[in-house]
Amino acid sequence: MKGSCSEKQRIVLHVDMDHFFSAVEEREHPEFKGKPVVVGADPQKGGGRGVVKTCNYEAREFGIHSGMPISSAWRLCPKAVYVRGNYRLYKEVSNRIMTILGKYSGKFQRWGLDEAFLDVSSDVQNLEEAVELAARIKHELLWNERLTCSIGIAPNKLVAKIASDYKKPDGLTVVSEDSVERFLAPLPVQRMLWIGEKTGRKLNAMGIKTIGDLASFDVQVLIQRFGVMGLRYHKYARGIHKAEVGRTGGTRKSLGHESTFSTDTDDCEFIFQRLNDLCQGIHERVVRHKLLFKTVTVKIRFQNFETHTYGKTLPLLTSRLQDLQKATQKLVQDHFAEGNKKLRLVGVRVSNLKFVGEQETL
DNA sequence: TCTGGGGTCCTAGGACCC
DNA sequence: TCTGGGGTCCTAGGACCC
Repeated sequence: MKGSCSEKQRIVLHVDMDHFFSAVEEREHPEFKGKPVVVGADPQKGGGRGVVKTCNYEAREFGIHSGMPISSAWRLCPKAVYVRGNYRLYKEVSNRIMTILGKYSGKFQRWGLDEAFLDVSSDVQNLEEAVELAARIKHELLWNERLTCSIGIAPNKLVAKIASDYKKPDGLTVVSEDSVERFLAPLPVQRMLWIGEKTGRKLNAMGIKTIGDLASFDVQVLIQRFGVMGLRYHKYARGIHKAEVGRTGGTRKSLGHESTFSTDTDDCEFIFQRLNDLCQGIHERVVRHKLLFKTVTVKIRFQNFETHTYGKTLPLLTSRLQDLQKATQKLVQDHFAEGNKKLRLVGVRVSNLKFVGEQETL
């Protein structure tokens, strides 16, 4: 029913840079042009342990995609250009892009290095003007940064995000309010935001293959099966999502580092050395951001990928390296002994953060 | 095929307080 | 002597996002 809602129709843009990291690499290295480019872990001639972060469309032709083990990528295309990635550069480029995007609307929200939402409801009169604005954004990004993006335009963030993914690269997809359900219905349910592999498989097993299937499914059964999330999935499937485009990024809730060993190990001295390095990195960031923390959590992953986290909340807020190291060591000692299964990864994270502004931290 | 590293949010049980 | 219900914090695990 149109006209039944008195609220002004929102117009939200989602801007998604096309294969951002590898696009920056291509731009910086003209000699990569036309070749498959893979950004990610060191493939070590097929023996590397990490994953692919991004790759360009030439690499995708070989079946390579982000998240894939780097060893598999190597098998599919050993001739590709493999780079570790220059994250400082990506961050700089990202900052310039976000500055450009921020000019187009006061209601702006960065999402990762290469995505952003813009609420342009107050900046344009209708969808046609929104399309013109999107075209101007694309043009400015290409002109200034020589990078392309894909843009989705829709009545809310959820649908805009799915729309930007609909046509890539260099795409522009518009979904008007009355076409939201028609647009979503035929898409596989896994394309819905917040429905990943696990939930997607459970839904498939219930006979739900498309977002349309989910939208018409008995909501009570979904609630029984997934709790409050079931209700949300049902709303999302009908394109209902009220979240505002945030002005600021919000405050940080936690901060951590983790590291995978190049070979699995049970050498305690080696493990504690790595933990200390992680603690030092975290401590530097804590001090730089003028934070105090109260909770320390360690993560250990065994050879067989079995993963545990153990945390301890300290009696007082602190930013001291020795407090972090002591808590970390205690937690790991309590849950890991030499001669046990070998470890693949260790991680440290601090949470329960407090910003202390100008105050001096020791 | 063999699975990174940065995060956020949700659940669920238990402790503890009023 | 036996009993309640709400609220908050802590801990561990899991799913999901980029």
